[in-house]
Amino acid sequence: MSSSDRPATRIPDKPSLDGIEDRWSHQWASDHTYSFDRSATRDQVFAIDTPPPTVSGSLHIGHVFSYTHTDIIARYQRMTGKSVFYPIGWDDNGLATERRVQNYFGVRCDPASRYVADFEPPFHGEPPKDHQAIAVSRANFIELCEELVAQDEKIFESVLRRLGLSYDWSLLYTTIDEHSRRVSQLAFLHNLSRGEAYTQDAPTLWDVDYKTAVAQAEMEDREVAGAYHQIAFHRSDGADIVIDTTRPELLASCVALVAHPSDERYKALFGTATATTPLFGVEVPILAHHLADPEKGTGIAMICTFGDTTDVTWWRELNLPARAVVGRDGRFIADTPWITDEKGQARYGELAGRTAKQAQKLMVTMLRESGELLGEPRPVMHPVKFYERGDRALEIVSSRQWYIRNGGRETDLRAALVARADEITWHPAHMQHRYTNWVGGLNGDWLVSRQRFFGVPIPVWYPVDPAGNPDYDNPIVPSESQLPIDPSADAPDGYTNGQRNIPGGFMGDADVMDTWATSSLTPQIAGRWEADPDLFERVFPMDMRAQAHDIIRTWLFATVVRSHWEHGAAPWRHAALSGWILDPDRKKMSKSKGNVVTPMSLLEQYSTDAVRYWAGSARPGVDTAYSEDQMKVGRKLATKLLNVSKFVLGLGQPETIGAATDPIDISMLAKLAAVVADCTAAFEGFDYARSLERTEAFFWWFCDDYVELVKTRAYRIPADVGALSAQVALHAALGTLQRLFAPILAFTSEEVWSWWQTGSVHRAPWPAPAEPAGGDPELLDSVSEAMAQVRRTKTEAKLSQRASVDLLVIEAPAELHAALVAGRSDICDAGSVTAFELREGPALRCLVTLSPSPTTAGERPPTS
RNA sequence: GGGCGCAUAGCUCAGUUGGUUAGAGCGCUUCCCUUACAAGGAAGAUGUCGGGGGUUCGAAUCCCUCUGCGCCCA
Repeated sequence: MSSSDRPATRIPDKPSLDGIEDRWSHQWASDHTYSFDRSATRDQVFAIDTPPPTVSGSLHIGHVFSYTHTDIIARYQRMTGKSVFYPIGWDDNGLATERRVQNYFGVRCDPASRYVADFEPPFHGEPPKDHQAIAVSRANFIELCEELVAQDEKIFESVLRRLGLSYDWSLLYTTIDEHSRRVSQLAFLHNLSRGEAYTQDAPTLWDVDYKTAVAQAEMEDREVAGAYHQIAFHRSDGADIVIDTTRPELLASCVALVAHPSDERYKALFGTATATTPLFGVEVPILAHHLADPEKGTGIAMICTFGDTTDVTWWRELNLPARAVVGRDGRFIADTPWITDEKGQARYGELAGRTAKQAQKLMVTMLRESGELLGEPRPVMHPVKFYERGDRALEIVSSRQWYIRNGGRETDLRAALVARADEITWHPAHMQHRYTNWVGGLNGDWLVSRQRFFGVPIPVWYPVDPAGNPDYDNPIVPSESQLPIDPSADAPDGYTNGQRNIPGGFMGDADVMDTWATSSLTPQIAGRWEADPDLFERVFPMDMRAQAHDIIRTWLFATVVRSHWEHGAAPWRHAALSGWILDPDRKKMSKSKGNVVTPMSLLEQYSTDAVRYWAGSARPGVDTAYSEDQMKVGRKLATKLLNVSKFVLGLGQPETIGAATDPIDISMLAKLAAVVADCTAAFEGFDYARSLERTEAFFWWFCDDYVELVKTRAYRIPADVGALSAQVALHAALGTLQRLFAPILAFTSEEVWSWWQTGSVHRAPWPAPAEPAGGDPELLDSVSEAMAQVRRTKTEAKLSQRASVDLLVIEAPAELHAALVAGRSDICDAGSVTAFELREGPALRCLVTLSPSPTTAGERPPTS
């Protein structure tokens, strides 16, 4: 750039961070600074797969933290000349939104209700506690979902813009929009046609409150209080077999007793003997299985259909009948044909209709009365499976669901999916173990159907036979051009809606897909797979997936599964996992503890760049303490960048653009070149924090030592060769520093860049680590050390740094003399030194004679 | 019970293949209104590198073990 096309500098008198975010985010929007250039070929593109936040919640500091990390990488890549594909989406489909809609409007979805046009919900936020939710039709419910997510998404967008995330907002998608529904259904139909998706009636983890199936990945263990109950079963010879159970209420669904094959106590009974259940008199076999734990209770357990996942294994592997007693509403069902004993039927009659909790209480009473409860229940804390969003323990019910094969039931597929992870570079590397560990521990395929409403419908219908039974094994599928479809509203080709749910007609699948079944396709959704093949080819496989490490098992794994099936490839080259934000006491931040801080207030209080600095200081993947102190440091750094830029640019620009000539200046530039090389290497390894650390350390040295040292020379009027050299070096260093900081301090860098450059710093080239000819980075070390000693002498004398020095004698080894001679004039200027003398000595040591009262540094041992 | 990670100054953290006397910032103490910055600057003090054992000429770093903490899973 020649000096003629430089804009005149326009430096404010009092630079400030206030208002900087609004100014630049508007400028970036109107300049399309972050637009993806889709004419770029694949090798010039850096494509990022970003996590769409769940809009039904609120953005918290953890989002700010991890989203900033991704943005820092995006900004670096953009500066290296890449066309950065950096989309954002909103994850608005799914249960979280439904729950928020219910709570916000005071409604609930009832598919049997009729649609009401222009429906007005009873409330808009904060319905009273005693409000009974109003039943609304599925269509009305979905309308309300759409209304609320649109509202929530506006707020999200304003926060993310304020945070300075350099998305190309024209690439925005939402997981419920038409395009996403189409992609999601299309991918599902591909899975179906290739045999990767299937439907099956099987025991399913079930949340009785949400009335939906739950996938393995959404389930969690919680320690809850329970009690062991010793219950006596009876053998035909009159002897009792005592079992221990925490779920006596399931006694009616008992299908067998089981003990370990090597358990001497029960060995003789296996396969030959039977026992009858207490109260109900149902005869069940006594069987052996290695999962029975001889150490637990009495060593023999009752198998119920189904009390827990072990029951499911036993039921499957021992070929047992299903005798379910808990219905999908969590209440005991009425119909139990396997109980033939009259007394037993009467007893069961009392249980029917009750919840598990009520049934347990009643069951204990009945067992106590019959004398079949031995002793008293023994309280115990034990792990119980919950849906991660649920409040009541999961039940296992038998139901028809859709699954996508994910290796949970096939060794070869599992191995292939584990191997896919080797195609990805993990940051940090150890995160790959979590993936491998999770995939290795799967014990079933991916359940993708959910009995909910606000989601992408499973895009199939079923023929209904003349007897009125749907044929689940031969689903009717739409053509791809029809997508997206809603089988609850649309009729398949060759049918009319009048044939819905009648013999000889059809039935629409009522379920929607799991939210992960759609979000696992974010690369395909954002990259406009099938809709825009030219674009997709330029961005897929993507360069980078960014996400937090807790959803490796869900989002990351599911995305790999879909890509494996659809493209036979890993979806990205790099996976960057960010850590958690922890409380100062190192607990995970949580709402319940009341310690969640709203991001907007922090951005306002400390400035966005200060918060970005805090995020950028944390090493990739490392859990990090929430620290406003770090934000204060970031604010100080940003302010310093403003001030030093003002100072350097205020020196006046050198008339001619030459090279620095003074060895001092060349030394500084050589040091800076090493920093640039470090930062570049760090960023290539996705380690933004290391780059920041290197840049920051150099920057403070630059401000405190170098600028102080040369400023008198740079000010010299009229400018001589030395002044010009200093000015050239200062400007060069400033331009480099502003660009090194740009990925982190996005707003401040842009502000100071705008004072003297055209165009955005975020579109400027990342600095090249070109070493100036003949630069000796160590030359300045001796000079800095000498200056530090002079400053120390003044501080210890409790004098101002301006205090003048009559005589400065420097003792130093001969090899340092050249450096000190080169720095002599600058040292004298910066230290207000009148006379300067250089002597031979074993170590660098300054003897400082202050005026008017002389002092020497020789009174204490020199530090160097 | 399994997988992964963490433990370094009062606090938050660096410390890259083992290599002088272990670093930074915050905080603390002292001083300085100095013409880029007082929302600033100059300087100072502060460590059993979680405990124990081992390898090595040499260990915060490698190995073993114990303890404590966190996340994910069973």
